[in-house]
Amino acid sequence: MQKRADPRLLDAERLIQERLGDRRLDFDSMLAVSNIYRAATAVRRRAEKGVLSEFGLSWGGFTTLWVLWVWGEMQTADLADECDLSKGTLTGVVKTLERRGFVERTRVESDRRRVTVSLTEAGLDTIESLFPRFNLYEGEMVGELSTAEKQELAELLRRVIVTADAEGTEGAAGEEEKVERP
Amino acid sequence: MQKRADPRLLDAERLIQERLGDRRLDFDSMLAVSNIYRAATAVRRRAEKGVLSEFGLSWGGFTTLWVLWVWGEMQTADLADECDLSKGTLTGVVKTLERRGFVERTRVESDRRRVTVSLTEAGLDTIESLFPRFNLYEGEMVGELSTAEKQELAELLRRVIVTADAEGTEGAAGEEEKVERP
DNA sequence: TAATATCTGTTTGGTAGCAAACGAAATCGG
DNA sequence: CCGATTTCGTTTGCTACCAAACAGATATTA
Repeated sequence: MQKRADPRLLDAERLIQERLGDRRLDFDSMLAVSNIYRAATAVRRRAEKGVLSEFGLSWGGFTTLWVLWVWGEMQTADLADECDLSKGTLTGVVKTLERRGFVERTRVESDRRRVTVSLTEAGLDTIESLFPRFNLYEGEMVGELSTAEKQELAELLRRVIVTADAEGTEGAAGEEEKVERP
Repeated sequence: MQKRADPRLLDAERLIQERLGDRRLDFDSMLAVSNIYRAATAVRRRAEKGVLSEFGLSWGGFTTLWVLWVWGEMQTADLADECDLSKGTLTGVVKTLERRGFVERTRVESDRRRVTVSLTEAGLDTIESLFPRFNLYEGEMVGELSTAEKQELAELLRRVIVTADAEGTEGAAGEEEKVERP
């Protein structure tokens, strides 16, 4: 882990090692985490500028449409959960999709607090013609990787997701855990 | 705490395969790409709720501080580039950091269109005490991976980044390429 | 059944993010 | 020099995103 010039690093990464080389740092973790973030940004940006822009959709809008397509009509809370968005954010995304005519809301009669969201005809047409193209785009994004490497990548990330999503808060930043009723 | 075997991720993925199984789709690419995004979201959220919240910093704010720490005083355009943000976004982030007292702007005398940004004393103190803790946090996020796996992950992502960042636009969505002067 | 607690989606206030329009400053062409 | 063009950073208009406050509906319980 010395500051040997590793040809596999990006230029920026090499420069960082130069600048920080003296400190005792966990470079492997740092590079893994920051590359996760950079890759996600790059992939999202590319999608929004390419395929998605033709349909007037953001990444979040696409995800929502896709979830509704796969799962069918859903209640707001479940939809938010599945899309990995806060419920407040989902309200906004659905509002935009509704304005564009892709989805519609329905109050649940048996429990009038609840609202379900479902695809409209136009929304269905859109996601059905969009998804195959989006999938092609995904293939391009990881086009440099072999099938085995794609699977390896997915698996490694899966483990990171599980760790990061875990409720527990052990670690550098101490916090409270479970809260009993007051 | 010991649900080591991927609890629900795989379930969700399997359900998707069930629902979409008939279509000819590139599942390996789909899972790789969507896991990149989910991992990035999870990691960012966790950081902002944990370490970063104690310092009142967002992910973007932290990145900016960090870049200034590593690179030193920089011009706005270079800073935006290094932080992987549009220049418009950077103006906002710097504005927030300035309000918090972490950075300061300086007009360049030799070319008065330009502005440089640098850390204040407080900004320097902050990043110096924050970064080691952030690095620990990074270690936790990929704590389930061995060193070799972290490096493998970083390398696979590096190849995705290069592909996604590439200027070329060959692919499903056709666009224009280079533009000569009109 | 009436007071209270809980659950649901929405609203609010703040930051982040982008593209495109903008205005000021520098540079280029004559 | 002077006008046109280019190059800066900022502003604008929109979407997204979150946490927390909120209001309406349902559950609970005394």
